[in-house]
Amino acid sequence: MDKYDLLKLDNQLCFPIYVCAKTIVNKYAPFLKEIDLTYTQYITMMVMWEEKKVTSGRLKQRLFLDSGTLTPVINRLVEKGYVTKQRSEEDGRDLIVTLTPEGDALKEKAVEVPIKLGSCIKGIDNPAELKETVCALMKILTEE
Amino acid sequence: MDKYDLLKLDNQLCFPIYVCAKTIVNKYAPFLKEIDLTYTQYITMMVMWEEKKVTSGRLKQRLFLDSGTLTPVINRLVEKGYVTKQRSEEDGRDLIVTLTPEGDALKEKAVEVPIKLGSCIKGIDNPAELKETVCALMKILTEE
DNA sequence: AATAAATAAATTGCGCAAAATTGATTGCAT
DNA sequence: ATGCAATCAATTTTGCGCAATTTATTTATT
Repeated sequence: MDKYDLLKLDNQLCFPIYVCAKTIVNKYAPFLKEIDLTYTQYITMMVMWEEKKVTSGRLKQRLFLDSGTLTPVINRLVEKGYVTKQRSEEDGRDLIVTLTPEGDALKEKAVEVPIKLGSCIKGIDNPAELKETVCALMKILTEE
Repeated sequence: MDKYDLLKLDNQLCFPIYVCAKTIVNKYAPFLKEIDLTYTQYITMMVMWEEKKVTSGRLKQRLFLDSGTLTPVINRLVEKGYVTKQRSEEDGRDLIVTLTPEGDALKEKAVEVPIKLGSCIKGIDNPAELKETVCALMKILTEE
């Protein structure tokens, strides 16, 4: 055990998480391509399907993204006709994002995505436990 | 349990992994900034500190990156004087990347990075077990 | 030897991702 | 009422990350 062991790739916790995240996002890509969404657009639409109408701030909070990422994502979803943007009447600084009927209809196609992905990750023994572990880690990392 | 539950953000496995990865990389950022490296440059240097001299193909294999990402990363490390590039004599298609003395010296400062990060992730109960879990997941996702 | 196939890095194009800056709007304290 | 700090989204800049294409080199086939 020399003093540089902490610098070995195999001894990192972050690196495998980083590789896992990229790999899973890549596994989504072909299925998302069928409905012409990127992964970031997809998770944004997930919030929209749940909440129908949200502020940009709410999206940032739920997706852990900042406006530099979110503004262009929302703009692309507007171009595709899935959401609309408008300023809040109560507070002109707030942006209100609203799901359109076209956006809501996309849900019918999107529902196939997690089903198709399921067969890609068949190798995982206990997905529920894994998810709990990861969510616990996320909580530790993001609160503070 | 309706048919759209699979589309809820809270029911995803990928999303928390994706957030964890970004969050940890962000926690590295201030410490890496002190030694003027990005995260990708840092993991590339990790391989260089271990192997001293590698082909670009070997880097791609270890880091799970493609040439579109790796070529500019290597070029920046060359600019900083930490590595040199040269073509292989045996096979002119191969690029050989070699650690310079300056690059090796950087290891002395870099060794502080994982130590400093340690206090950022104090909240994790069983890091060793977590690492095993994540590495097992990485294996499942990347082999195939 | 000539040509085709394979393999490797480099380039291009697009979309994140985050820090830093800008500019508009709000609300509070004089 | 007026100025000032806080709070937003939007913009800018830099750097991944990857698919698709291009270019250079090597290997295999005729």
